[in-house]
Amino acid sequence: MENKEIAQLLHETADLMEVAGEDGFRIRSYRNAAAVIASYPERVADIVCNPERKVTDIAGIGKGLAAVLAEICERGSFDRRDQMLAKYPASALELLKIQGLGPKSIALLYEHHGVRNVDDLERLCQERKLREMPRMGAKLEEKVLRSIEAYRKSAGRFLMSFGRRTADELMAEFQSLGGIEKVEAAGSLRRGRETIGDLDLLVTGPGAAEALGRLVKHPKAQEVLGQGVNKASVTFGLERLQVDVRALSHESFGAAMQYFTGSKEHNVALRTNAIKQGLTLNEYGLFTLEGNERVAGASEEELYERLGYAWIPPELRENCGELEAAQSGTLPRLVEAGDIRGDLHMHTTETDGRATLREMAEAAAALGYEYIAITDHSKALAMANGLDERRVVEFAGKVRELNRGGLPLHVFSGLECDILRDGSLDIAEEALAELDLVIGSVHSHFNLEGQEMTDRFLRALEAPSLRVIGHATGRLLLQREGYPFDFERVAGKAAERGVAFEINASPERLDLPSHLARAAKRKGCRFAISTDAHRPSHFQNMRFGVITARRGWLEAADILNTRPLGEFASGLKSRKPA
DNA sequence: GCCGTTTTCGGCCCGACTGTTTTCAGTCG
Repeated sequence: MENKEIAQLLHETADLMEVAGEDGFRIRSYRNAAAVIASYPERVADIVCNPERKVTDIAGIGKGLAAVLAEICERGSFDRRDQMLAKYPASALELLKIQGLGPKSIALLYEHHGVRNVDDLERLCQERKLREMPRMGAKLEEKVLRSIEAYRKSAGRFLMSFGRRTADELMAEFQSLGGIEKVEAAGSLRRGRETIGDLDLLVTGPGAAEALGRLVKHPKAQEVLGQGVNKASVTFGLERLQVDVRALSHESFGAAMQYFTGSKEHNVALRTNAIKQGLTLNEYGLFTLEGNERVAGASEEELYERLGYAWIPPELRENCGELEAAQSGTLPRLVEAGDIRGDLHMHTTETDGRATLREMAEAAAALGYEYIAITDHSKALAMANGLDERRVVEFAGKVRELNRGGLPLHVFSGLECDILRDGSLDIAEEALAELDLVIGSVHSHFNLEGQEMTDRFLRALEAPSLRVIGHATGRLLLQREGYPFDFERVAGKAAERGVAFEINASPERLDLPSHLARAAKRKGCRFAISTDAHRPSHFQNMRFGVITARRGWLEAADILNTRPLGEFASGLKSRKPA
């Protein structure tokens, strides 16, 4: 039993215990243990089985959970989980993902109406019976129906970060087989879409056929959907991500990469254009219509070139102007990971981060950054122990002190300051003025009407110290849509005020979305790509932010944290006046 | 459930909002 599987059992049981109304602290212990085990460097099952080791040495595992772990390793489940599953169906767990319903309501709906899953819940709402329940009404009913729709839309999709991890894992295994010339991910992962539906891997070389065999026999392969000479397809891992692997000949690798990278719209436009030139394009190559003679196919570059285009970065292949730009030689020179010189949004143990100021600074320095901004939460986020005015001023002092300590990079003092309901900032201007970089973020009152939310941003943009708008749309991928507001107006004012938009690189946010980044650039806005790291390992998410920026057609010059330290620092001081 | 106790029981994050109620339970972050 792998750590991840154990963690999932504990999580699922904790959820059921919550529905059953059990003690919250006990539930928290289960969740905590699940998190600890999921990220534990050793196989916990091995420790459980080893009489010379004590599983209780792991922080968060005591006597009770040690017994649970032993039972899990022995028979794949445990007593309390079985009890819970006897009481509530496992399908009830998906109900917890519906916004507006918590464990109490789910238990009530199950007991009174036998609601076992999302379909049952939807029916109940449509029959207008939810509103008859105590403390529930028409508004909740509408909210639940909206949430069900969003939930359905996200079903079967996965975060880009998850796709990337799975792809890297499989690609490394295929490489180790030997006889593999190339193995690459195509599809929406290569285009950098924020979520993916499946994973397409393309392999070439004499060992390609063996890669197909490796996939279908993989211990994490749940179900083999198909297996032929050129293609194998499985559902992979507990998450059941569909993975397709295709074995290809050397001379058609480029054509296949192009074909399977898509997007469909981009490919249709490209093929239509090929026909106009007397050529036909498919996954095996580019051929003449007359005579079916191969003219290109081994590389994407020669393929695009033969059709009269510059090679188009995958992130742009959405048929949104990239073909025209590639024809006229006006493609942007997209920002690259190597252009990034600093990270401008992160948290420390001052609030809800897991590492100290110094630990974060040293970890960032190890990545080669020239500078970072530490931007902990403000006091409105009480649950994160946010900073009030006094602590903000103290914090600025701490950072000045830290910079005197011979660090190999510069630390800017910052704050992720809440934008309150009325658009005012959570911290008084005199305190903010002590800081180098103030990010304004919305963390509350997500359900305002569009007009009110727009006004809220417009007022926030008046604040003299504000430099960056954090995760502007508030979306959480596969969980929550962003709140509505007039982005064009807000972007216009941000450009006018010299306030940048953050591209939050956290894989569950990727906010701004790329299409809004592109719109904001047209308005003259600048950007900051930041990880919102809560621990050093989160710095690795920068790549996802860069990909999102690339999908928004952004170049290094559009992005503040590609600037050398001196230029960046003077930019902070000399923001355009109102 | 776990943890840390000046050691075996008490603390563990809790304030704000919402939709409902007629004084507040449940949800959220």
